[in-house]
Amino acid sequence: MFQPQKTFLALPSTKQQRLLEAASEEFAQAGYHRASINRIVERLGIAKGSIYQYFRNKEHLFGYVFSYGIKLAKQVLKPIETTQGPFFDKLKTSIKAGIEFIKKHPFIYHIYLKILFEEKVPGRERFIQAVRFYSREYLFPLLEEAQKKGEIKEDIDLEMAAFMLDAMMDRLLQAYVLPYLDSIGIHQADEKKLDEIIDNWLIFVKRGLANNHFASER
Amino acid sequence: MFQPQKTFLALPSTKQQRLLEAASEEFAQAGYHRASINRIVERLGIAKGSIYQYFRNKEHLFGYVFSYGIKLAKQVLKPIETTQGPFFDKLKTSIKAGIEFIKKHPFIYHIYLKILFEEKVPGRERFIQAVRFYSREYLFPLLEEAQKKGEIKEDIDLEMAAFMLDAMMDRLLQAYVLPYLDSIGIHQADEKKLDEIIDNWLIFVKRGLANNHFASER
DNA sequence: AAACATAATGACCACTTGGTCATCATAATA
DNA sequence: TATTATGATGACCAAGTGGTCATTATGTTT
Repeated sequence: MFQPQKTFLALPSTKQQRLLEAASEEFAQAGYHRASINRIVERLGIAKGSIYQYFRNKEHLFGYVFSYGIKLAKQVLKPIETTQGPFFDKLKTSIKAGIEFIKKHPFIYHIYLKILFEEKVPGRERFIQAVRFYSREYLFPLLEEAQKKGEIKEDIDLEMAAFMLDAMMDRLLQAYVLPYLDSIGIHQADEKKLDEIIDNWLIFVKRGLANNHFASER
Repeated sequence: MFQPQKTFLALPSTKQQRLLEAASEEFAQAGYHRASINRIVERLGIAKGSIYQYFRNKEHLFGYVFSYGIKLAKQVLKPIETTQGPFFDKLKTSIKAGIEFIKKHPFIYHIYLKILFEEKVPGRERFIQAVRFYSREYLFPLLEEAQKKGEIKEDIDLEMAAFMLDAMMDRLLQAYVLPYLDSIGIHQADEKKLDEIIDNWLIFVKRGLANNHFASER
């Protein structure tokens, strides 16, 4: 699904990379529909026809960009998933991994933001689900495990907890990127400030989730 | 700012309303940039030139629609703000008011969603801030008051709390509207189910905010 | 009824869009 | 060197965009 043409795969990988980068940037700036093939080829200094020799059409180009994004996202999440340790440490690791991802691949993250509520974007739901495949596939098992271990209260509704954790983490990342969503000073915060904020957030979360006799603050 | 022309204001108010409705629908479906004046006038059965007799241009038309949206939002929030009672009751009232608003004005809410991350939308930030002027202007004072009254732990970072409450409420509303964001069965839930979910959420929130000797569950 | 003011109209404009395809350049094969 | 296959090219297309404006239609005053 959304395969490039053989022509593209035969290209030197540096040129493939350059094209991927240029396309990402355009989609990140404009979303799917407003993105302009004209601008992409202009930026690359290639003929318009060429891009249609590489990809069947705009859909396939976008599809390729975003499956690349999914690959990157999975690379980031895989190691966390298999990590052992306390649940709340994993939460912290996850959100920091999110920040790292954004720093490394800002265009990909912006594409995600842009298409969140955009309509008729090819493969959108698949993309959204993959980028924050936290919500059920990732967070929920972690919560279950933590509950079994007694890290989390027994009567907590894990489905609700996963939903809310996802909502909060998502917003934290958004505020890291977009100043007008930030009211806690997280926007482009440095390592130190970031740790401070996340720890502060974890206290907020723990008091809602942690067993009183298990992990209490003070 | 973003005033319609006198011509529009001279129109019979039913026609004004019809135009407002048609424009809202189009902007809700397509966001700002992809919205088409052609489709709007087609839907209304009026000539294209007419709309430019009513509004200077697309920007002003959109500006008028969204200031109308702000007016509606303020109408909903005003009464809650002045209500007396426990903080967590107010929270519940607020989110239910949010749901009611969405039910009554689905287009306006969809416009908000569509332009959240859209670029170069005239007046976007003002709109976003107004629709969920929760975050600082609304939630924070409520939290402060609640803290003074002893409803909320003294050492809670209110700024953080407001930020997270806003994030969770926002997501709840989004999931109410969009099935693919829903993992807790809130999507278009009926009154009863809704109450159940909100109460469940409040438990989650309280255990993070409520004083132990003040409001404890069981 | 005549004169004037205002509103509605839609053909038209310049521009941008995604996409096509005959043509040309390049490279590999014979 | 001659032949064949493949890649790159950009003029071109139909469709859609926001916006204009001379003209027509509709009321309102004299």
